[in-house]
Amino acid sequence: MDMVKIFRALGHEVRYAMFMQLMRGSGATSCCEAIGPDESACCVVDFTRTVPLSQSTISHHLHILVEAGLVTQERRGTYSIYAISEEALVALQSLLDEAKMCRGIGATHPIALQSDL
Amino acid sequence: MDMVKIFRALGHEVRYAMFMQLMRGSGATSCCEAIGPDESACCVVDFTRTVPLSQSTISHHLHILVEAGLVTQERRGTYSIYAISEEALVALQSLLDEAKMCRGIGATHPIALQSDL
DNA sequence: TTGATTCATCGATAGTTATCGATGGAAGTG
DNA sequence: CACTTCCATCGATAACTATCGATGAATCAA
Repeated sequence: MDMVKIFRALGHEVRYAMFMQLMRGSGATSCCEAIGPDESACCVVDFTRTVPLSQSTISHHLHILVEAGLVTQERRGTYSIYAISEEALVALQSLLDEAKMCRGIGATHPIALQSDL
Repeated sequence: MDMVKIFRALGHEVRYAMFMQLMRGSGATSCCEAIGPDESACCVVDFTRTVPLSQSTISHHLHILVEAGLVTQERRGTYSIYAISEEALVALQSLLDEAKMCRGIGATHPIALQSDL
């Protein structure tokens, strides 16, 4: 997991918004009949209805999210189905845990810092 | 806390590396006598010894980290002391917790107690 | 087959960011 | 005071990114 790639992908208003849209899980409101109502996924057309950008630009941003490992892509007929990749969430959590360890926060009692001897 | 700003700040190899250097806490190895050995902080000169860029560029990147709220800055004599801001770590954890709620994932690490910090 | 829909890719351009060297301010030293 | 060190800011340029419209591939429907 390339952390910088992940951060760069989320460091854009539109991509962050699309990531959040997927997070909220828009299966029920999707225009795509290939997506179940319980499913947390979107097709490109779904995004064209919430993002005020051209379809080609939206596809471009989705590609960047996929490349970063934040989002998965799957073909269903003519549709491209995008969904959150849990792998990236785990990677982010690992980084934060490491941060907390270094900073000595997050536990009931502060953990000793490496230079705290 | 502007999440996009935070991600954009960390979405650069150099800034990510500098953030990590602060996270590891380089007080003991700092060239700056104004930084205690137990302290988790760096001055600009410390970064010029690990980052292969000009001093002006390094100052620029530090400014972006400060602007994002990821890092704090403090003057001590002629030195500018930079350190991790815990506020940003809290914001990141909140986002991840929200994500986990949406996705129905539990805390996977012992330190990640949902709303600690 | 013809036509419609979904979507990725290409080429061009506008906009943003990274980088440097130069400069000067601020603060400590002799 | 003069001198040095630390560092932020400025102006310029190179490098990268976002955006669009056009195009065509793939799939499905009539």
